[in-house]
Amino acid sequence: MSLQDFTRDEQIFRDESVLRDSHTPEQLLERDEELRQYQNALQPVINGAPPKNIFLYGQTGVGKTLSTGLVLDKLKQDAVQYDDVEVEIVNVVCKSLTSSYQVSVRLLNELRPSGEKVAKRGHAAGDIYDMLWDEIDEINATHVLFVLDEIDSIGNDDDILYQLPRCNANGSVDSTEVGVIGISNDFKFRDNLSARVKDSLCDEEIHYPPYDAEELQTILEIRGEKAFVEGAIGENVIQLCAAHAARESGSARLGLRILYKAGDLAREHSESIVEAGHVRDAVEAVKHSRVRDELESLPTHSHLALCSLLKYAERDETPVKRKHIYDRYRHYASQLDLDVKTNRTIHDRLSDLSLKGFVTAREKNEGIKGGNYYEYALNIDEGLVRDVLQSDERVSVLVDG
DNA sequence: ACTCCACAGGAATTGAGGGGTG
DNA sequence: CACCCCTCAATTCCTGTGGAGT
Repeated sequence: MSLQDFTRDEQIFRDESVLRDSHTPEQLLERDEELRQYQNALQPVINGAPPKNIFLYGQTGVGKTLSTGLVLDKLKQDAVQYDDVEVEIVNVVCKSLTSSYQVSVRLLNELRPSGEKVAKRGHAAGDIYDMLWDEIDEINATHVLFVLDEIDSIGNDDDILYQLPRCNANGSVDSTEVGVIGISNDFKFRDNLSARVKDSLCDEEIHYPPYDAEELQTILEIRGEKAFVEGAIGENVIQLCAAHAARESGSARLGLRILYKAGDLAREHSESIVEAGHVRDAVEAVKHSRVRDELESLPTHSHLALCSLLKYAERDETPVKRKHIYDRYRHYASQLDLDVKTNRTIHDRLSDLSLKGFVTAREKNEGIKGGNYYEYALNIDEGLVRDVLQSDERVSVLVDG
């Protein structure tokens, strides 16, 4: 076949990078109150006093990380004029760090020059802390602020959040004042913290509520203006994006993604104006790709369980008892020559799928002759599941047959 | 009111994997 | 080399649970 000519697109975007996740705007809209609180909480640093510990919570895409960047930049900048205050910021994204141990290793390595990094495993927890305190003492500043973004990923193991804020008080560190800024996407995380941590960490709490439709509209308008050429945004497009993002999660990131995708679709069809129809398609596409990514990243045995459920769904036999799903799963696993995991494990996998919204679980109880059990059914498009399973090399054999 | 089915799901344990120090 | 440390999934163990049947 002969290739199509490359031609310059109908100009829709002026600068599409403004809509990408990686873009950092230089101002944060609709968050004046939170920024004011934030600055206020950091005031002691400028006064030369020990910093307060700050805890930020709110869902993804509501401006927590961005405001941290802005406020701390300003703090550093303004501290310059005072000779007796020097602020050092240590920023760590704790995503995928699942224990206090891992976080402390990360912090330590962040402070150490390359070549002197410490291994992720093998040391005793206490040794890591000792090394960390030494390293903090060495820092050439009066204040150091540790920003622990997405700290909720450490779950219940919150020892580091106890140790770090009180390393000054117990004399482990004395030449540098230490402050901790914790950022969490998960509101429940704060409640699950142990009492001793709540005591020390939560001097100051700043809550970031989801954006409402109106706020999102303002944000999208300003970004849209920069991203698109004049007149490329059709009627109601911004409102639709904002309304959808507000309904779904109140996340600015989601709104921007939808807007970007809508523009992308318009461009794909060589149209010069983004219309409401593009937004509708964009919403579907964004949702679809999110589900797909998550599905693909599941472990093989979850795929097998899903495959088992899919077979029942294809024959209209859902909802189906977990026991039956397991029986079929066992059959599949041995057919593929994989170790057959226990009932309990698959049970956990199914709960996980249900938690993520890919399947629905319904509790049934037939008393003395049936007892209490769960029935599962698919909650997403069969075609999508089949598609994803086919892309898993090991499982694909089962799907076609 | 009481029994009892058939699980659900929390907690503790195990064991392989990747790594440290002296 | 001997001995210790952290991690993570999987497994084993065990208590909890809601309502049909009696």
